[in-house]
Amino acid sequence: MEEGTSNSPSYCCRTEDDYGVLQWDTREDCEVRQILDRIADKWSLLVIALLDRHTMRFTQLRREIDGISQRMLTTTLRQLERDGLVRRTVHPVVPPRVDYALTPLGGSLHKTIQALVDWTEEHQSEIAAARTRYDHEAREKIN
Amino acid sequence: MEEGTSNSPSYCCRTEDDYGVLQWDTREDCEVRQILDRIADKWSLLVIALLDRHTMRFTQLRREIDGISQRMLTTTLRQLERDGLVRRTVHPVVPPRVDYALTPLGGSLHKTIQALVDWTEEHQSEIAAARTRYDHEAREKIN
DNA sequence: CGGGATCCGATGCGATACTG
DNA sequence: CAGTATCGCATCGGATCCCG
Repeated sequence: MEEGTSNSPSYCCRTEDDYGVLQWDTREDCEVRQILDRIADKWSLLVIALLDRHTMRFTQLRREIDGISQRMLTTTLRQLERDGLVRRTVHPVVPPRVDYALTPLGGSLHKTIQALVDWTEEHQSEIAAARTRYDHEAREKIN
Repeated sequence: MEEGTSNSPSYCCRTEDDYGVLQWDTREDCEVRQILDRIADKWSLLVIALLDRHTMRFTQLRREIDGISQRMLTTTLRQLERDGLVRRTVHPVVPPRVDYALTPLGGSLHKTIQALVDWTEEHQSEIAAARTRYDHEAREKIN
């Protein structure tokens, strides 16, 4: 395909039209877009990446994710639990003990998340170089 | 591995320690974290997903991404261009014509982005079900 | 058409204090 | 330990106007 035409796919949900051709649903309130916003969230991504095969406690997660506030960790974990990606286990002991782990659904998501993290690690030097080049050229245009 | 210990991996950059064991860099200002924040951004994700094999013009992108403002599209495209993921081509014609396309680097990222979108499409019903269940149980606890 | 500049409101998010 | 609740600001991002 060369250049996009008026009936080219647009974001975000792919559906088939009457002729069986893949089209995209452009609605902003599309469910897939909402889920993507949640998953591609700054903190959610890190939590899911971290929980791989680990059962972790609240404070432990907080220590591992530098810069996250207690409030945001709570919020993020609740949303992930609501979405069925994380399982929260409360142990009736004193002091309280709460464990977090990926559900099977969360585990399947972890694979693609990890692929994204891996890609970033592999290409970080290229991106850094591109940024340096861009900033350099931008500076030249001023002078 | 059972439960995380004090030397379990923590976010975000994996590096090897003196013994060659994979460790994670926990610094908040870690480069990988910054890149992830940029890529996993709401609009960046959509732009990259859309630009697959397409060369698209500004207005076209704007139409396809429902809900994006002109300002955010400009900002997003500039950042992606700076990161070397998108190539911006200005045609010296009147009226002006500017094309956007993925660079090879952006193309390699597209694969993992698309995997994330695909995952979301495949599992959206499971997530919707989990949300309904969660909200239902939360409502019961109140009563 | 493809933006840049400015204004300004929503809300994301941190800091702090309190609790079972 | 693992939260909840409240406050307050700072950043994100939309609306609008202007321009080559």
